[in-house]
Formats: sequence, structure tokens, C-alpha cells
Amino acid sequence: MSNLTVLRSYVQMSKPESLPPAILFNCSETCLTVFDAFPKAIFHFLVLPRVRPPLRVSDLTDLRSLLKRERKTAKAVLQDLSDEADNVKNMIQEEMLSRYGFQWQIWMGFHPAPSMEHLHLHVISSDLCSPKLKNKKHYNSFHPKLGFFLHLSDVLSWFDADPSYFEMMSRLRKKDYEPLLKEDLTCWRCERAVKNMPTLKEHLQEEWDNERRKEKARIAKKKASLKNREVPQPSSSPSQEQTDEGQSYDGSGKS
Amino acid sequence: MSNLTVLRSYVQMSKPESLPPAILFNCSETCLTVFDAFPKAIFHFLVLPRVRPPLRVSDLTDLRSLLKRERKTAKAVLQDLSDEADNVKNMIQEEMLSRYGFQWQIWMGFHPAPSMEHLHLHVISSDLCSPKLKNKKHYNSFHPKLGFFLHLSDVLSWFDADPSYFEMMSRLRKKDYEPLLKEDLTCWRCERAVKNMPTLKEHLQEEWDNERRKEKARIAKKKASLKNREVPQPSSSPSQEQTDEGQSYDGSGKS
DNA sequence: TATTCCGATAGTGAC
DNA sequence: GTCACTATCGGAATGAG
Repeated sequence: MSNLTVLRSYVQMSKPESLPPAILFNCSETCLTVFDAFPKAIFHFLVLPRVRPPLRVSDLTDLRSLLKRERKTAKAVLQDLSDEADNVKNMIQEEMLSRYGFQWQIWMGFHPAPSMEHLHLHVISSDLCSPKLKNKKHYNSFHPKLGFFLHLSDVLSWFDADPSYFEMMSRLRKKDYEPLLKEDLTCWRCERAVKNMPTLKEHLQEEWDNERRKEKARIAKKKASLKNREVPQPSSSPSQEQTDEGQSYDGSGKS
Repeated sequence: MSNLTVLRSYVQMSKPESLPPAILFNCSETCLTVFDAFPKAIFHFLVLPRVRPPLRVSDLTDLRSLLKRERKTAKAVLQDLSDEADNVKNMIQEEMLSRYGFQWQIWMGFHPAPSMEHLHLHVISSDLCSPKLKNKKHYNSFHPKLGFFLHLSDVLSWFDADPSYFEMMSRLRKKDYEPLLKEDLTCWRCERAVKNMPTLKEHLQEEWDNERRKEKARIAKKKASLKNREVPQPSSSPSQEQTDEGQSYDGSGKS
């Protein structure tokens, strides 16, 4: 199976629910959610619309082909993707807490003019720390402020705008978006220019490490202040935030 | 010692003849001949003018600086280089015969705007088969028909031409020559376009192998025809051309 | 047009 | 904007007490 058509092959299967669990995360009536085979962050899923009347698979090639159909129909597909993505997001948030002890941003959005056939909504965590994130194109395609990554909420808002605005945004011409991928590297958090990819990857790791440190301190502080107000409870079960890395939130502080 | 000034350091030594034999091939009153440290062919030498009155080392930075001096003085330096290069060429031709059983072209010439300081005349065999020949710049800088490699005979002929022509050729501006190094790869023998360096290197090897085969056949034929005219000699010692590769030129052909 | 190292860039082929 | 592979292209450092 070619890389370019693998997603289409999934939605055209008679029993997609039989896909191996390393590929398929969830199968609903409207959507398949698969693990991105080359995750560009710690969490990275693709939500695919299943082929359902009145749409045919050719209507679902990409966002552009979908937006050419009746607005109501297109909107319904996007709403289905959104609903499924919310479930995925909730699952990711739970995993963030249980595995890493804190939560960080999750982005949901599309790429204009993707290479892989069949519309796919990216659900990706904002760390962008992954060995599969290798080049400028990879990074810029997920940069949340650059303009290439089309946030789902923005795309949905096009439906509430002027028809002329909707038409303009629906064009999604490769030539309009291609140059964005070649722009200089800048950190999406601190907006600093970064010399090259190895430097960027180091920086992203540092930024995420910093966020983790701050978030855990914040959580510990909150927990401590809550404890101060509580009636002391003998041997309550430990909450998820305390399960990793041996950080000591033993309450031996101020109280 | 930096790569860029190593040649200058040689000619400024009080006793250049004491240079190790792996570096210095020959030292005359007027010239040093050194082995190119990164030979771009089986045989590759550099002939350097020694610093002698009325010239100073700064007059000998490159061909351009030399050609700015009095024509007579400049011509004398080039003639000294030429004389030494002829000696080197003779030596190479002997080595070609003794090591490989045949002879092939040897080119003598300059590079306009070289990186390494101090004028150096390249004496290089036309095989261009060497692991140190790695990129397009390397190859194009020795391509005998491209215009970047300035054949010694051509440079000497400038002195017999109109002063205006001499002036024009003496300019040797980097901007005029640089683009030549980026031209597409073509075989200097058969003029065919070649896709990339690995392909070119294979092709150059084949071309040289072909030349060797043809030359050895030619030599064998000539030898055979000479032999036919000779009074038969019992057990003559084998000549140099026959010492390698076990090719059978047994004379069983037409004669 | 010194080399070498690193990294970005470009074209290809994949099934 | 699929990946992985190959090759090219582009800048920077280079030695040395």
C-alpha cells in the first residue's frame, strides 16, 4: 500500500474496525481515528471521515474537495470530526496526566493541500517533541501561528461568515500556502528565531521541560492549598499527578 | 599551517629542499614541485615559482598578480614553470609506461582565482580518476574544454598577442570564471552529459579503462609488426608494456 | 577556485 | 504539504604553544 493512499484504503475497508490496534485508535459510525504513523509530537492522531451518503470518497479527498460540496453537508462532516476529536482530546488529556503528571495544549486542525489522500484532521500535542519531526516542512506545517496549520475552530467559523469570505478561504490553493513552509524557523511559544533544526529541536525540548516544571509546581502549590482547607483524611488514595518521576508532594511543607 | 597558505610557506622556507619527500618532488633554482596533497588524478603535481628578484612573494599570489608586473618578468617566470613542468611531465610519462604499460594525456595549466595562495601550475594526468575528486567544482576546474582550466600554452600565447588581448585575458576576474564551475557535468572526452558525480566517476573510470585497452592493443600490434621485421631473437626479456594484467596479445591474429 | 563538517535543499522512487 | 534515499548545495571553521 502506498503512503499516499493509505488513509483512503482505511476508510474504504468493509470492516475498518478490524484494523490492528497499532493503527486504529477508534472507530465510530462517522469517523476512524488512527495513530499517525510518523507522529510529530508525543501525541498525534488523525481523525478520518468515513464515506457516507450523500458524499463519495472523491468528495473527501481533502478539505478543498469537501468545501466544494453543499455547505450544510460539509459542515456536518466537520462537526462529526470535531465531536470525535473532542473524545480523542479527552483521552489524550487523561494520558498526559497519568503519564506525565500535567497537561499541555492539544491542537486540532487541517493541512491545506496535503499529499496524503483522504481528509484528515490532525489532533496533536503542542510539545512537537518527536524524532519523526525532522525538517522545516514538518515543523512549519504544525506551527500554530504561521497560517499553514488550519485550526478546526477557524475552519468551522468560516461557515458563520460571509459567503464571499467562505469562498475565499475555501480556495486553499497550494501556491498560497506552500511558501509558508519555507519560512524561517521560529519557536511558536517565544517567537524567537532559531538557526536550524537541531537547535530548534533542542529548544522545543527545553520549552516543554520548562512547561512541565512550572505546571507541576503550580499543581503542587494548588494541591497544598487545597489540603490546607480540607479536613484531614487518613490515607486517601493518591491522585494521578503524583504517580511519576518521584517528585515529592508529601505535604511536609508549610502546613 | 592553514590550507590556504601552505604553498606560500613552502616557497618562503630558507631550505625548501629539506621538505619531506612525500611533499616535495623536486627543487630547482627557480621552482619547487610538490605532490598535490589531494590529487584529482593518478598523477597530480603543483609547480611553484620560487621568490626571486625582482619579484616579491606578493607578486606571486596568483596568475593575476603576476600578470600585473612587467610582461618580460612575468613571461620569464612562466617560462621557468614551463621548463620545470616539462621535466615533471617526462617523469610522469615514464611512470605511466612502467606502471600502467601505456601513456595518456597530461595537462598543464592554471586556475583563475584559486583559493590557495601562491601561484601554482597544475601538472595533472587526464584520467581524473581519484577518490579525492569528489564534487562538480573539482571536476569542472580541470575540464580541459570548459574554460576554467587555463592551459599553460594558452597563457604563454597571450604574450604574443595584442596588448589589448593580453589585458583582457589578464583580468581573470572571479565573477567571470566562477559560473563555469557550476555548469552541468559533461565528459571531457565524449562530451556526453552526465547525471551526477558518482555516475561521472564511473564513466571516467570506464573511459580510462577503454583508453588503456585500446592503447595496449595498439602497442601490442606495433610491437608485433616490428617483430615480424626483426631477425628472430631467442628468449628476449619482456618489455615493460607486457608486465601487467595478463592480457593476451599473442600475435595470433591477422599477421 | 584548499578541505572538512554540518545542515539545508532537491529529485527520485516507493506500491 | 507522505517517507527515505541519494546527492547537491551552502556556509563556517580551519592552525597554532
